[in-house]
Amino acid sequence: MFTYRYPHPAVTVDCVVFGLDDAPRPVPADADRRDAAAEPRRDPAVDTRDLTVLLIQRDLDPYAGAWALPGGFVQMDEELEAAALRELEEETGVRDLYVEQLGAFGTPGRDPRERVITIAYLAIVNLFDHPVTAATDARNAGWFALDELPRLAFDHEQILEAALERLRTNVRKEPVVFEFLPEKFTLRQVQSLYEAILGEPLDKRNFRKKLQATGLIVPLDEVEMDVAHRAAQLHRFDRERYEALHADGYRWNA
Amino acid sequence: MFTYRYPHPAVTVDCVVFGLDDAPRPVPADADRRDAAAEPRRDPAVDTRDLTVLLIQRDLDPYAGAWALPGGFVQMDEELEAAALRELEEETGVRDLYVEQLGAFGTPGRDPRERVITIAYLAIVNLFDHPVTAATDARNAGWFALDELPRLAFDHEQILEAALERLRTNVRKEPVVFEFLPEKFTLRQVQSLYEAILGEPLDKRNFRKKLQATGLIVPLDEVEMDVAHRAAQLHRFDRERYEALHADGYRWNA
DNA sequence: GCAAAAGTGTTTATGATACACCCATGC
DNA sequence: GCATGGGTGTATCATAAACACTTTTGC
Repeated sequence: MFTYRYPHPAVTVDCVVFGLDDAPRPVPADADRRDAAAEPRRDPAVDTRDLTVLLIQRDLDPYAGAWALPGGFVQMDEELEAAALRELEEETGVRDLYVEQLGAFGTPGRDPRERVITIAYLAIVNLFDHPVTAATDARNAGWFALDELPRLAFDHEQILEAALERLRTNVRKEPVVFEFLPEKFTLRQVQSLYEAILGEPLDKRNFRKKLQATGLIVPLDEVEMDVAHRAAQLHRFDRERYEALHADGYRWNA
Repeated sequence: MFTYRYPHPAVTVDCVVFGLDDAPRPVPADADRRDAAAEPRRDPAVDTRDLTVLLIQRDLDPYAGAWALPGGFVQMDEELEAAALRELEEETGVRDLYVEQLGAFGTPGRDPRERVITIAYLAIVNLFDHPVTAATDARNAGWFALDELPRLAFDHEQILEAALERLRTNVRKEPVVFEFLPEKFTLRQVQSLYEAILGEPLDKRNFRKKLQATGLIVPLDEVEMDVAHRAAQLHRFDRERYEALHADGYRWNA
């Protein structure tokens, strides 16, 4: 037991982990599909690969059975960010990812047990180079597309909303998209990802022009494979050069 | 005494309060003035009114006598932001200000007493409409120009640095400058403030053109008074209109 | 009359947008 | 041969940047 002269809140960390699912997702047991008649088809011009979020299913009360952001209590001797990474790996097996702090959420009553203040992190995992489906205990962790989210425990819907908003602003001023993508990617993959994050279609020629104008997207002598059409040129992001320019005040802008 | 099954960190809030001092500040007892010979004069083209930060002098250990950001412990039943505002008013008398959350700082050892995680807030106080010198206990609170800061307690220098960086990015995409200024202001005041925050000179004509192009800066039928030169037109910021536009996706951009 | 800051337009350069067709490949 | 996505350039428009002189006022 630990005693203090004044009351102390509990402190947790929670991670909003975004990923890009490339493989077709299994169709969920659609609990509440909104009027399928009114919206019968997805726009075929937009790539159907979706932004997804990693959730875990709680097995303890409160909210037993509900889906929630991965997270847990901060230990007394660890950095906040380290706590977030530790909890994430413990609960989902996911590691090696981009993280940034999102903010603190601490409204009294957000956890029915006691006063809990959580520090939320925004994370991005590269599902191409570090596939996690194997490491993840499939029974209680899962990837959900943003338009097929279940109800979440605690105030996690609010946190997720804030993370998404942050992701949208970040994507315009930092090259975070490459955190989602494999080392070798096609320009179309980049564009689809921007469109998925921003939720709006972009002009193909202008987009490619702008990307190439940065000088940071270097074409490789390779093309994609196993596609039923003309294969696209592969590119890589010149991270070293970006870091150097960034240190000199260069700003990514897309 | 309060007892828990697991150890709990303490949680505090700290405020980085920015202000714009209009009146000439008293010259500080310059402890470590860096080579006054090399930099003998301030650039006369840049307005000397300075961005300042509100600090308190600690009278308890740790860091007794050192200057620190105003802040304190979060109570168990209050919102984080409410705690920040409460502590700020208790310690400095300052109220009625703009606040936004900056982030959580929780490196183990940042407080020598126990594990303390602090949620930092960025605040801006309008020293024209709400002068605080009277309310502030002058013995242990004071305003410091950014280039004349004392050493700060804990990791508060780091927090202040983060706040300043945040202020600089905010000022470009939200009309926060008007939080500093009186209800009626001159365009030159706005420009000087931008220059003070961004640390770079701006072109007068382009700046005014851009401000006026927003349609949110409305000229009044009044001019400033008691100046030893031609009096400038006063303006006000049309906040209502800004809020309405903002809700429709309009972005401030300066 | 002079010092000090207010006020005012035009030109140029740069970046953003809009837009449509042919090409390569797998089936 | 056809379906599918890959790849390419130009003209227009809007925004940003550079730049210097006259006006008003207090002293």
